[in-house]
Amino acid sequence: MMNADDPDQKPALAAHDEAQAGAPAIVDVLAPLALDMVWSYLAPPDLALAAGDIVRIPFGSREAIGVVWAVHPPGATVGGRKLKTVSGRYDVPSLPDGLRTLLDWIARYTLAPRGQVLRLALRHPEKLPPEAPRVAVAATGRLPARLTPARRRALAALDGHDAMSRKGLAVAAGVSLAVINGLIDDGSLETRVLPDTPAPAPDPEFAPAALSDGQAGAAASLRAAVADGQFGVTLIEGVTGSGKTEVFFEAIAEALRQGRQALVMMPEIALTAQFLDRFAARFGVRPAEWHSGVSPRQRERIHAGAASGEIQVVTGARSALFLPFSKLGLIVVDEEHEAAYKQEDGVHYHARDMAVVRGRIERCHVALASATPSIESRVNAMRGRYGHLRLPERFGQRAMPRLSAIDLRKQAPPKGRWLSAPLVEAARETLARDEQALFYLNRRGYAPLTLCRSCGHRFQCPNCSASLVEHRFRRALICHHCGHAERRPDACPACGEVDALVPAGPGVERLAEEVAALFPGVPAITLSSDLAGGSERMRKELDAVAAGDFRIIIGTQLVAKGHNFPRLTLVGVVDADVGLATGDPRGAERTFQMLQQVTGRAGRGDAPGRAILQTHQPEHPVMTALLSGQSERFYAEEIAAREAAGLAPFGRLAAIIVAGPDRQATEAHAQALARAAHAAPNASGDLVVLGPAEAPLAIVRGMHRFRLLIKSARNTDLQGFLRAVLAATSAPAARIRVTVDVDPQSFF
DNA sequence: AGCACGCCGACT
DNA sequence: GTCGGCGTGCTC
Repeated sequence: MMNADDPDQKPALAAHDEAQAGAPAIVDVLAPLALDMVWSYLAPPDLALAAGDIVRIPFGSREAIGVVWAVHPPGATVGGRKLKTVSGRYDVPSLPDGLRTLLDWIARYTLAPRGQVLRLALRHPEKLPPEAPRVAVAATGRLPARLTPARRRALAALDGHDAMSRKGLAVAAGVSLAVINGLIDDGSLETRVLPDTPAPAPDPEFAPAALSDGQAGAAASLRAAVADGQFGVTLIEGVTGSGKTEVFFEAIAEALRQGRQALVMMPEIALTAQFLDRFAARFGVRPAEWHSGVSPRQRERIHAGAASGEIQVVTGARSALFLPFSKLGLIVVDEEHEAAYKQEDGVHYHARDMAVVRGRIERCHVALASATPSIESRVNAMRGRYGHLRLPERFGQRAMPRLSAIDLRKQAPPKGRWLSAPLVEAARETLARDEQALFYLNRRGYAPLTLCRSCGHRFQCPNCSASLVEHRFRRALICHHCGHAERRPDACPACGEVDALVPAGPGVERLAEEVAALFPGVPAITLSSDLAGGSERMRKELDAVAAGDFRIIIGTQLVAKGHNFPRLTLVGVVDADVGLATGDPRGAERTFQMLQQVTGRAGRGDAPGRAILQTHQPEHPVMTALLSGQSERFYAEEIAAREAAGLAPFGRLAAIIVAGPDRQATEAHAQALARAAHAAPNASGDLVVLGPAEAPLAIVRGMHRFRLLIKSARNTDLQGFLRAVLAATSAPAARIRVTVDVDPQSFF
């Protein structure tokens, strides 16, 4: 961390730039603070400042960092104010024009102060100790005064080598670094500074994959789009194993041939490891990796490399979008439907959408890849705004699983149980073949609801009125919304009746009990985010599952992606209806995506697997689409349903209320939106509220279901505001979420 | 976002 | 009598 008060921490400032004649130039500087405005400064006479330069400025009583956002034409004056002078410029890459344009755009679009958006792109230019030059040691031919056994081994290990790195030699000789250093001091070894070899570049011709006809066609089309060098978006749709990655690798290869950079965005870093290996197999080297876990030194290198163009391919989480690429030629957004692309604190943005915006700014192609695209990307493809490439078949992989449904209205499990007879039978067959079965239930804990048998009391969270979920393992009632936890009492808090509390409905813990009773002695494991022991333990257990140590897996959505379970041939969806009737406008879409993903995990090399959906509504579009394998149909029906509900199919933003200092404008804005909301009384969507609370209530009253994004002005009584919103609507508190996503193209 | 200034309650 | 709580305002 940089500390402005500590002079030793001050970064190197470029001091001797060409002096400029005449009056000092005036520059506008944006500071990475939650402020929207720029501040004017005089440029020091010996610094030729340009837009994008990163500078230090005196700011109030302290020094601050900032970025030159604009340079005034010579001779300009600013408001007759006496201006302070920029203190100096950091010797780090400037923010390129395209990136600054993107940041301005995002600020306008998300209603965030520009300074706050700037923080996304500005890593503190820390004064890292200068990079140690890479040194190697070579023998001088002189023997040391004292030739100890360790020294003898070290010199022997070096024999036949021209030079070796100190560490390499130490390892090769089985001695410590101290021995090597001793030999250097004694004059038996000399150090040589190795030339700074640039990291090997990915080679577009290294190992092109053999593509099927369908893949080759898609790859050619995408290559052409990249070669074209213009902005455009392509949706690549194809199930797992259909070759999406191979296809966009060819697009990356094309960008490299054009001498341009490529950015591959991933929803989470946990999934990147295997991607890096596949990339290396195709291009000869791994791409640069960018995410929150990367070391400061590495960050600095990637920053510099992205700006200079030396680093050609970066893969990373959503923050990689804000790297200072100088010649971006392609952005790939993998798993574009993933909710992880949405940032929900600070600046609220959807990285997939912002990738499209950056592509437009940089005039480069953007490829969105998914097996189950988001509705908005599908709509954009349908309307011809995005290109659409489909990769229908699985290529050289296992076949798609056979899907079937069990109608729970006709084949209900016994009371207090959740697995129907046909599903249990299917699992028995699977186990008899020495294969694995997965019971999927997206409900953590023991029971989603706890009721009093005597008075009907339902345990609710005191903060958000959501039902408290019983976690038997942790012996607690927990709110999955806010994290509130309390002990499960013995007596009903409402009527005092003892031993009258009953769990209602299943969670994975309860399902595990049933599985243990049905399949005694069969090794089973329950995987949910409640698993104690953190990510390390999770990794271990997943490896154990992959190795076949467990025959039955009971899991939440956590098992839907990532790890390949080669012996898994049966996926039983215990309650396919979870998530359909929650009032979430995206419920059906999310359920479809999740079920498509989790059922797709069944099957192995030699045989297709089976997936069984237990459902109360086999006629639901989600189920019929899954069963028929026609996602097309689901998307069409879902889009129609959203249109019928008065929702833009691609976004859910219902209102933006900017309650700024101009109260009159705020109220006029709010009234216009309230009129619109009342004209469509079933409107649902996102509500963006900025600032004080009174005005938004008029709009909230016109809505039934909504999500809420609150960007509160300081000192706003948020709790009080939420209570007022709840009083004004019929929306349950559990439905209030912080979110914003709108198709950015609607703003173009 | 920081940071200073300022105005009221409990302490050496 | 001051130390320090945080509410308000300002930063070229």
